[in-house]
Amino acid sequence: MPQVTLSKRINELMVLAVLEHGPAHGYQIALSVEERTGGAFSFQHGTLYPILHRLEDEGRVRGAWRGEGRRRKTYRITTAGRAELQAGADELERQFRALLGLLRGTHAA
Amino acid sequence: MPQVTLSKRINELMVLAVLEHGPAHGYQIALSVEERTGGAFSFQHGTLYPILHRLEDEGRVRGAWRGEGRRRKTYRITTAGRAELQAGADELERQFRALLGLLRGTHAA
DNA sequence: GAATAATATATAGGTAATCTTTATATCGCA
DNA sequence: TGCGATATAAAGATTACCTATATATTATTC
Repeated sequence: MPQVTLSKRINELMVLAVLEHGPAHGYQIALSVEERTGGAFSFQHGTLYPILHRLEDEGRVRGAWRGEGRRRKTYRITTAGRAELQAGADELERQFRALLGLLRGTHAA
Repeated sequence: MPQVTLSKRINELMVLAVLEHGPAHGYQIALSVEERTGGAFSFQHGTLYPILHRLEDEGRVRGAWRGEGRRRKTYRITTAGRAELQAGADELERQFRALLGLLRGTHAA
């Protein structure tokens, strides 16, 4: 059984959460995460784009190139991605509560 | 500016939190984390011991070998470690709230 | 008394994710 | 026309975690 790690999952969930709000391309997603977390989280583009490619390969988002001029790839969340966002957020919240309980010394029942 | 990552920091803070409760050796720390997070978090010992060594090198915990028989290294949290636990827990809680706000679509003010 | 399981620590080596850097290209503004 | 912002991609370095192994003691069970 692997140890619980959060970063990878968190990054993916943040991307899905932004797309749940509406379609966006990579650059917009990065800005949106920073803005909507009050600067608490951010993406280096060297991190973000591989994540988008991974999510697309696995069918959790769908990307489409936008026609003329500057190349932009607009991503949409899929049904599978939406389901994962829901489940992932629930699981993450459960873990956070357990973690904060430990850190605060008030481990809940 | 590096992207915000949580795992490394979380692992260290969990160790410090257990030691804030009282001195313990590595094996006890691993058990305690699992028990006090209801199984939500666990340590592989290949992960835990390097973390303990790092924390000791950096003065956030102090380790002492317990004399005869089975070798055991008992760790205590230092003043510096205690300060970091406090600050780290505050920071982490702030990040969690921001993250959950994003994931839930209810980004707070 | 011998075998086995649990306790206890350590480290080497592989994998995977992130970070840094670089490359490419368009658009708006001065 | 040059610069900064927008936009995507990928190569290479770093780092952390996971797996596996090694070693040794104590307790249990047969």
